[in-house]
Amino acid sequence: MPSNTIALLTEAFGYLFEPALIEAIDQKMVLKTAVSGTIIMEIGQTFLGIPLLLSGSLKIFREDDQGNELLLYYIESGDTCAMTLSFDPKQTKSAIRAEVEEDAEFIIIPISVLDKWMVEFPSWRSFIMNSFNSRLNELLETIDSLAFKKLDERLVHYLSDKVKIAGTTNLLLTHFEIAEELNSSRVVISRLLKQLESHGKLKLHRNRIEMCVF
Amino acid sequence: MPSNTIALLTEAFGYLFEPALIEAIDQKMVLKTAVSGTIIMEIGQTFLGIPLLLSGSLKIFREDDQGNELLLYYIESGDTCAMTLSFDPKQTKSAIRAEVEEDAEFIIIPISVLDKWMVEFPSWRSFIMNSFNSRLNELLETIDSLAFKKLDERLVHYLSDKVKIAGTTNLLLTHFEIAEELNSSRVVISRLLKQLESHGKLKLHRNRIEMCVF
DNA sequence: CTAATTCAGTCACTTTGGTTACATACCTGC
DNA sequence: GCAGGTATGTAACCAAAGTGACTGAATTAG
Repeated sequence: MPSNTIALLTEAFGYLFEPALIEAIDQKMVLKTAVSGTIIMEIGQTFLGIPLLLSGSLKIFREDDQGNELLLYYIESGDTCAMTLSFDPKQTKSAIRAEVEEDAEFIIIPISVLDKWMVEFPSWRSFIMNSFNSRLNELLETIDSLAFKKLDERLVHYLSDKVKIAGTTNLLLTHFEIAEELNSSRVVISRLLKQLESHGKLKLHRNRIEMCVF
Repeated sequence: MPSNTIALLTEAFGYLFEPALIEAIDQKMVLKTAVSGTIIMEIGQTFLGIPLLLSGSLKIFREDDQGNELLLYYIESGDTCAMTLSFDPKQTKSAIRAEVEEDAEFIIIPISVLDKWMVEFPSWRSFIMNSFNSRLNELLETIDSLAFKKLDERLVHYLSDKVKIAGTTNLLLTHFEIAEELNSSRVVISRLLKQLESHGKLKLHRNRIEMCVF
C-alpha cells in the first residue's frame, strides 16, 4: 500500500518519472518546506543533494564580491523543476543563491544516488538532461537581456515575469527591491516606472504596482 | 591492431575515456577539420551530433535579432572539450554560433548514441556532466562581466583570455573585431585601448596589440 | 496621537558608453 | 608612385544610467 509521500511524488512527477524511480526517490529523499524569503542555498555553500520543487517557486541569484546581486531566473514546480546546477562530487559549492519566492515544498535527493539512477532510469537521464538544458537556456536569456537590452526593456520583462509567477497583475513590490534584483539603483527604477506609468502600461501605488499591459 | 584514428583518440581522450568507449567513438564518429574563421555551427541550425575538439580552439557567440553579437566563451582541446549545449532529440536547434578561432580538428558524435553510452560508459556520463558544468560556469562568468563590470574591465579580461588562447602576448586584432565580440563600438574600444596604453598595460600597433601586463 | 521609519518623487549633476564626422596613417594592387 | 581600401586617432555631441540630496507621503511603533 503506497505511503503518503508516494502519492505526493506521483502527483508532482508521475508524468515524468516511472513508478520504480518514484519509489527510489521516496526511499532516498528528504522532504522540506520553506516560507517566502527563506534562503535555501547560499553562494559558496556546499550542498548535500539536489532539490526538486514540489510546489511554490524559487528565485535564483548571482552575486559579485561587492554584494551586488542579479536575479538570474525563476524555478517553478510545474516547470522542469529545480536543480541548483552542478553535482560534481568534487565541485559541490553552489555558484548561486536560491531564495523562496512563494512558499515552497521541495525534496532533497542525495548526490550519491544520482549517478546510479542515471544508469537505472531512462526517465531520470532525460530529466537531468532537460533540466541542464533549461538552465542553460535561461542563462542565455539573461545574457541577452544584459548584453542587448536597455534597462527599460529589462524592467518590463522583469515585471512580466513577476506577473506570470505571482499569477496576478497586482505586484507587491518596492522600487528598491526591483532595483536590487536588476542590479540597478532605486532612483533609476523610479524614473523608468514613472515613464511606464505615463505611457499607461501600469499604475503605481505604495508597495504595489498594478500592471495594465504585460 | 588499432587504426590511426584509435591512436588519435587515445591521445586526445585517453585520460578521460575508457578503451571500450574510445573504440565505440571510433566506430560512430566523423572526423573533420576546419581552418580559422570557419563557422561550424550557426544559430538556429539543426545539428546532427555533438562535436568534440581534438585540436585548435573555438569561439562561441550569442547573437540577437538585430545582428548584434557577443562572445560567450572559448572551447579549447585541452579543456573538457566541446559540446554545443543541448541534445534533446526534440530541441536540436543551436542557440549559439561556433566559429573556429585556431585551425581545429574535431569529431562529430551522432546524437543517437549519446543516451546509450550514458548507460554503458561511466566515463561518458561524467564527461557529459562535467561539460555541462563547464558551460554553465562559463555562462555565469559572462553574466558577471555584463552585470557587474564596466567596459574597460571587460576589455582587459577579454585581452587576457586572448593571450591565454593564442599563447602569445602579441595579439593580431583590430579594434573593430574587439568591438564586435564585446558588443560595443569601434570608437569606444579605441578610446579605452588608448587609455590602457597610457597606463602602460599594452602597446598599440596596426592590426596588433602587444600586451604588457595581463 | 506623535515620532520614527520606510517609500516614492524629483532635481541637479556626473560618468559611461554610443554616434557622427573627419583626418591621417598604413598597406595593397597596379 | 598612386588609388583605393582599411585601420586608427580624435573631437564634439548625445543618451542612458548612476549618485547625492532633499521633499513629502504613507505606514508603523510606541
